Amino acid sequence: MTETPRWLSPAQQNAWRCFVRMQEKLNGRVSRDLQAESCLSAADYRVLVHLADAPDGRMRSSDLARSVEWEQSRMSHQVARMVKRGLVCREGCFKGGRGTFVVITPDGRRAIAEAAPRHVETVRRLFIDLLTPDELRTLARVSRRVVEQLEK
Amino acid sequence: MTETPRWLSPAQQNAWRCFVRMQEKLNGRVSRDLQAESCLSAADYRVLVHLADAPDGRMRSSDLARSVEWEQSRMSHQVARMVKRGLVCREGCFKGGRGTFVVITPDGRRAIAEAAPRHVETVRRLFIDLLTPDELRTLARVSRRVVEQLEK
DNA sequence: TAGCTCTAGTTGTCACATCAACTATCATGC
DNA sequence: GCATGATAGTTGATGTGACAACTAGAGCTA
Repeated sequence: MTETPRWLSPAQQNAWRCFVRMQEKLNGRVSRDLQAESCLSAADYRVLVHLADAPDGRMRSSDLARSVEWEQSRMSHQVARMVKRGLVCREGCFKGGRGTFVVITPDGRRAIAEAAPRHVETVRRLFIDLLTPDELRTLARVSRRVVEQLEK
Repeated sequence: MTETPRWLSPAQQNAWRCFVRMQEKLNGRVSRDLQAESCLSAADYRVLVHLADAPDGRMRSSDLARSVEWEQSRMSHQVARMVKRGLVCREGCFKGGRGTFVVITPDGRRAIAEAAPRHVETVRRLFIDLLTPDELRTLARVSRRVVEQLEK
């Protein structure tokens, strides 16, 4: 019953390994740079970007989770840590008690405003500027295709 | 003193976001599938692949760390967890005490042998088979270039 | 109003990654 | 011998992620 597995060709295997290696190194480096320059983790950055964009810098926890594509529990833990560092705060919801708002604080705004330009510069230097427009287009196209398949 | 940051063009921003999103989803899914089908995490898998390839299934801890490109401490923690589950064991080194070997156990060999075909199939289904040979070549080329830049 | 289910959100547990601190062995030079 | 430094390896603290269990309000319906 065990079918012969369709192993990858050498070229495929090589491509996959290069790709995995690149992801690991790039993510590690981008996160480390961000952390070093702004004391924000990639997760912090992401949450702050979304909050700063929202009207009044506030979003319901579940909406926030949806928009960064995380599970609620992950968001809850993350927000708890960010509250402790004063980047955001929680606010009980309007009528009744069923909702929680997450609100960016002035410190949070300052942090993201300072971090953003350097972060963009890092992404440029370590990635974007190394690719031709054509390569970038290919990458975007492939990425969309893979994501689409994953969401099926 | 604050220079105008060179923000990304819409196309660049889009490409970067698609790419990041793809990585997250793909990694998450591949790891989850691996875990579900074989009770191995991506880290376990990686360690086992390298050990199974080594003569006698044994490597010095530091060599193992080097070959999977991890820090020693990460490897040490990982090996500790794997020892607890019986996938590998540690063996004091030959003369004197300065080294430690990590050795794959029969259970470890069984686990990796069972996991590999399904894992390859997953990688194929979710990634490799979705790309044309040309796209795959581009991806490999770009990955090598980015890694090279990171290692400078 | 009691009972049910849905959704929102929190919490605990464990796996994992990183960093700094620590121990132990080896190699060298005096 | 013994100081000194380099290398190998472990450990603990902390932040982070995934998952399951739990709490609690909202809406429905009998």
